[in-house]
Amino acid sequence: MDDQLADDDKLLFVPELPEVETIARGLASRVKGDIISSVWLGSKPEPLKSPAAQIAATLESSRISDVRRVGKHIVFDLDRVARTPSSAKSSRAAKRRLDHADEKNSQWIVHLGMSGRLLLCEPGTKIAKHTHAILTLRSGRELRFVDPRRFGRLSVAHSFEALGAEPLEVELEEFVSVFRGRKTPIKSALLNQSLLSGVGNIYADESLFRAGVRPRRRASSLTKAELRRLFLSLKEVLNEAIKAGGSSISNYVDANGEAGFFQLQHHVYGREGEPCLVCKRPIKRIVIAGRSSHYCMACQK
DNA sequence: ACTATTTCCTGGATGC
DNA sequence: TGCATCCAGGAAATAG
Repeated sequence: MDDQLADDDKLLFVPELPEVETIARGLASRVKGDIISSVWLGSKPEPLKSPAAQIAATLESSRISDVRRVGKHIVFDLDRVARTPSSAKSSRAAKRRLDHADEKNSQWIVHLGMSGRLLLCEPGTKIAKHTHAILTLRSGRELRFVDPRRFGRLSVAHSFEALGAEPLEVELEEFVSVFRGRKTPIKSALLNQSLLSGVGNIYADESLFRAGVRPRRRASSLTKAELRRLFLSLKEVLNEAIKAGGSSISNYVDANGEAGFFQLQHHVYGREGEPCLVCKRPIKRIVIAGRSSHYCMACQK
C-alpha cells in the first residue's frame, strides 16, 4: 500500500488552505506525541529555507506536541527532549548550549508548494524519487517530505506567524479594509498572501463565482455589498472544502490515505468551456497576472 | 508604498 | 518513437 503511494509521483494537486488543513489534521492525529530521533536531509538545496544543520539540530530529539495549519504552512510545534540527564551541567558553555537547545517553542515549518507531500511510512518502504527529508520517529515510522517540483520549503522558527489574515477568522471590517483602495485585480488581491493567508487559485476563483464578482475587477471597485458577499463566500467555500477533505485533482491523498473529492463541487475552476452550473453558459478562462482564472460571464459582474 | 513581471522546477500533454 | 515546446502553480526576487 505504502509502496504504491511512494511509487506514484504523477500527482497534480496544489495544496491550498483546505488541503493543508486536512493534511495537518491527519498528521496531528497520527504523530502527536511522537519523538523525532533522527533526521536526514537531501542534497538539493532549494527546499531548505533554513540552513540544513539548523533544521537537523532543531528537529532531532524533539517531541511533536502539535501539528497545525497556518496559512498554507504546516507547523509542527516541538518540545525539546532532554538528551543527557545531568552530565551537561559541567561547564558554563555546555549549560548555555543546553539552555539554547531547551527553547520550548521551536517549530518545524513545512510549505508544500505545488507538489510537496508529507508521507508517513513504515520503515523499509521504498524511498520515492524526489524525497528531500526523512524524519525517523521513535515509534519506528518515518515522516518523509517528497517534492518533485521543489517549490516546497522547509524551515525552522520559534513563533511562526502568517503575514496575512486567516480567511476563516478574519472579521468583515478587516476584510474590507484589506481590499479597499487596491488597484490590483480582486483575483490577484485574493492570492496575495500578505493580505490573506491560504487562498490559492482554486478557492479564489470559486469564491469569486459564488460572490458574483468577475476576477478582473479592481479590488477598489467592489462595493461594500460585494465585499461582504465575497467575505461570506470565501468562508463558505473554504469550510465546505475542509468538510469534504480538501480538493483533489488526479489522486491526491491526505495523511490518512483518504482521498479528497471536493473537485466534484467546483463550479468554475478547470471547467473552461463547460456549461455554468447555474445558467448553462460556457465558463470562460482568462489569464490574470500569469494565473488562469475561470468565471461565468452571466453570473459574475 | 504599490503593482506588475519574471524566475524557479518537473512531468504531463501536445505537436510535428 | 522521439524530441522539442508549452503549461501548471506559490512565492520570492526584480523592475517599474
